[in-house]
Amino acid sequence: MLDKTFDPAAVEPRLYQLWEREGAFAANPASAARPFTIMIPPPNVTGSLHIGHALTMSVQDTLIRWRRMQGRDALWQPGTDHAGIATQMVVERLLATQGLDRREMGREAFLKHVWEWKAQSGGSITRQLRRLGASLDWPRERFTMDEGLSKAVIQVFVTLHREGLLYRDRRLVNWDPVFQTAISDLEVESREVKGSLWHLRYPVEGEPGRFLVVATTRPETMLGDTAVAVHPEDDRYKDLVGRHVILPLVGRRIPVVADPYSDPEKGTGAVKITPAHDFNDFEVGRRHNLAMPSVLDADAKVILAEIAAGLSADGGDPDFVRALEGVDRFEARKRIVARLQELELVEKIEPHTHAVPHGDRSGVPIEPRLTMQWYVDAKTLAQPAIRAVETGQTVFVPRQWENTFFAWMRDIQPWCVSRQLWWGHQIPAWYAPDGEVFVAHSEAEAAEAARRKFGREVTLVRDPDVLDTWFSSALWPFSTLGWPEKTPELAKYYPGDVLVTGFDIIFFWVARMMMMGLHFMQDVPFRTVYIHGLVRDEKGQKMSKSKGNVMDPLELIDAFGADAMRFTIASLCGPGRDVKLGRKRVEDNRAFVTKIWNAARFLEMNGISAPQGFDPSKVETPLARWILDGANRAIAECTAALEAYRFDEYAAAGYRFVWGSYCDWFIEFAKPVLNGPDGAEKTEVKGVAGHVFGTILRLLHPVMPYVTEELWHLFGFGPEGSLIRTAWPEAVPVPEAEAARVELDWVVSLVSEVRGARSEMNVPPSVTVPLLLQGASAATLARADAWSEAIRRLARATEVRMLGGPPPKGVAQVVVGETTVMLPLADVIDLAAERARLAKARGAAETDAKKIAAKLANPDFVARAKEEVVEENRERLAAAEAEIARLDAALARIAG
RNA sequence: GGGCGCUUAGCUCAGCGGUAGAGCGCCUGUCUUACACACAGGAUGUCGCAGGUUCGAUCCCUGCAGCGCCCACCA
Repeated sequence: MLDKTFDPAAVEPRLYQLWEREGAFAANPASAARPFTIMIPPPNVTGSLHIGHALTMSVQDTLIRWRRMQGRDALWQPGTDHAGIATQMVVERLLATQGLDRREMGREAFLKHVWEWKAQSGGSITRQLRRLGASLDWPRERFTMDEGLSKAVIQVFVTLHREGLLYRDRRLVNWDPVFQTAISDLEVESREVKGSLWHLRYPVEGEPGRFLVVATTRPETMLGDTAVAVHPEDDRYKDLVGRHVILPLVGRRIPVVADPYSDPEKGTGAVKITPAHDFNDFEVGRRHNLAMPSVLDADAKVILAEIAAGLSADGGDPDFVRALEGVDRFEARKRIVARLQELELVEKIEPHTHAVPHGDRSGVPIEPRLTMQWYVDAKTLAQPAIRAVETGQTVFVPRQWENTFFAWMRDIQPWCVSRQLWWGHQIPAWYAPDGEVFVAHSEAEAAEAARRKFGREVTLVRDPDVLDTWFSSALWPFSTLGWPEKTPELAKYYPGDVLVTGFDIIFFWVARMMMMGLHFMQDVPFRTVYIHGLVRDEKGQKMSKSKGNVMDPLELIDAFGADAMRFTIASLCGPGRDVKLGRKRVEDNRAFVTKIWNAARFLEMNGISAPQGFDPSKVETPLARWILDGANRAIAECTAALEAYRFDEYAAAGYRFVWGSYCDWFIEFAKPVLNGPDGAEKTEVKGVAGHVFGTILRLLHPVMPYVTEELWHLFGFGPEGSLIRTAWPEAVPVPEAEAARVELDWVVSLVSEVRGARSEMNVPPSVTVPLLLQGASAATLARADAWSEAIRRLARATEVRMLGGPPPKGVAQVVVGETTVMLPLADVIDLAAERARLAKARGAAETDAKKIAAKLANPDFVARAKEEVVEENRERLAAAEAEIARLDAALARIAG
């Protein structure tokens, strides 16, 4: 006997182990089956499973299980990402608690710590993925820094370099002063900051008492100013162009240049130019051949080396400036402003709110810094990727995300890929003492190249920098399959079928996989990109620790089971929508899991299990035909929904069929048969009950793997194998399905109408009365007779028969099709209430009829609307009018 | 500043050219031998606003408003 309720905590680990033991998740490159590939977006090794993972992984698992059941050779490729900055940060913090500092211990020792840490806690995310039920092909698990993937990274780096698509350049980068590394544009986020706009007076050379006033939000960078720019058309400053001003404090002469970058509307229209600390100024500096002295170091502290020579007491204050050496940028700002105020060189200070770029991980303002870095020529690599989406080789779902993709790709900037970190793929570049660079697969290869170049042995030093984490992630779709080796996996599983991810990493990851995949594999990395929303709380707010609204998927699984959580996620996963997840919803959906469980208990109680030799195409009872027809439709709906990535519709279709058809009606209709005598009918009903239950388990397995697999085994389905490897259901031809549908639909409406009338009349369930049919056709009478037992049970009737003679006094009446059904309830009901009820029904029918009649009275409608629409309206009008007539008759009977 | 999306029942959302739907919540009954994580019944909407196209608009077009997001922006 099945337990009273399903116990996920006991069942889930057992089944997961069973699947793993059976090798149920394994792809088979040797099989002839058509592949279906999903590459997991590799979670950070530092990570633990959060609700966003639960969403994306549930979706992927649903897809992979479904396709696997369809007979595809499904590969869901697992793995994790080394996550450069994030991991280094975590380990550094850990070491700090032990009083250790990476700089003191050195690179090698630090990396040893990171690897140790990874060995200890790196597996937690993969253990947590198992709890979700994720059917990943674990033996194929990869790590972005394992040997094979590192080889791929070097191969790509060297190749791109040889092709001129990867190069070193000295230009401004986004510098994160906390992590002391360059970061890419994507790792920078704008934050609104309330600051000030300082208007500074720069004395005009040779014209004592005249000042050129510049407005700035960053007075501390003035030390590095090498010009002031004004707009060529700006009459206010025309006479100053070509002349010089004296940079206060520093005492350096700097030119006034005319440059269209200067906006007369902004600030004072004159803008100080600090080429080494501002992206726009850098461009201006290039155009005017300006010097580009850096005045802030890697810590964002003042450094004077590059301007020391220009310090002058004539118009400057060298002692003050020298004292700034090593001072933090914000402290320097305060001091410089204070000093300029003393010198009466501050015209005014306005409050000013503006967007300031911050490091997305460090949270501090980034500092544009002039450094030598490695860049990928993204512009060139982007072109084939853009074309691939334009031509539909890769399709985004929902489609609108293609616009986002195009917008970014068409304006893509060089990708800075070097990072001044230790944890990551060290750049395969070696420098000779003269600075000559040798990019090679190995030190030996670099040394060989150097020997050829110099004609002798030279000492090479490897570039200490590592690559952006996304550089290796970009290769994920092929590096995990063994590239650059020509493996059977690579041949079979590339390109992948679908990539599932959130819109937040379209740029970071999707775009870059497209670029690298097309360049190195000459084909897109995936045919479809399914973009889902973000998980938010039930009020639609982003989940965050500070708001305290974070939901822990593992806690939800503990509380309600993985199936309930997965089903909830699927049901909320509509197109282009964020997923607003509340704890209550998961709890509600646990009821659905329980509903399935209880249906199973009912079957068990009636001795129903997996039917042997049951042939759905040969059933004879209308009940069997009807439920099989319903199952066919559910199969079609679920399949279509999954094909369209409509997880919400898939969940809804499954729910509707199980709860609304199988449980609410089929089981109820089956009860009289099951309680009745043994025979052909009973055998068939038991058979179809078991058969359709099996269909339900198969249909729901992709989203609710555990409860379905458990019941599959308990009911003896598929003795040869687990549900996970069972075929996805397909529609079977059902004989005379239409007739069965008409018949059962009639019974359902009869029962519903009678229940409605009884309920509205407040007839207690304990009161049972005969149902007297008036005006029933022969077919209806036959149905009433055939289904009398079910009708009696469901509509609380003593009998169902033709009204013989005049109607009794005090009846409640309902109209079902051509028949008026009378319930003799003289003692129980209030006649006035019954009259009101009938009048209301008549009113509804009349409103309906009037609307349709008006439409049909419009000659334009009849002339221009489609023929079948007109015809349909005529039929509806006739039906409404007939119903009004019957209700009128019913009212007349009561009046009399 | 540029772009995208959303606005439908109290809540969360489907629908997107021809009778406004679901789940939850609410109200009324019921422990009816699978299930109270349940059963039965009921109420609830000028489908954001204003125009237009159409025989017909929640659905298509235009404008407006509100909300959300992405990109750009340190004068």
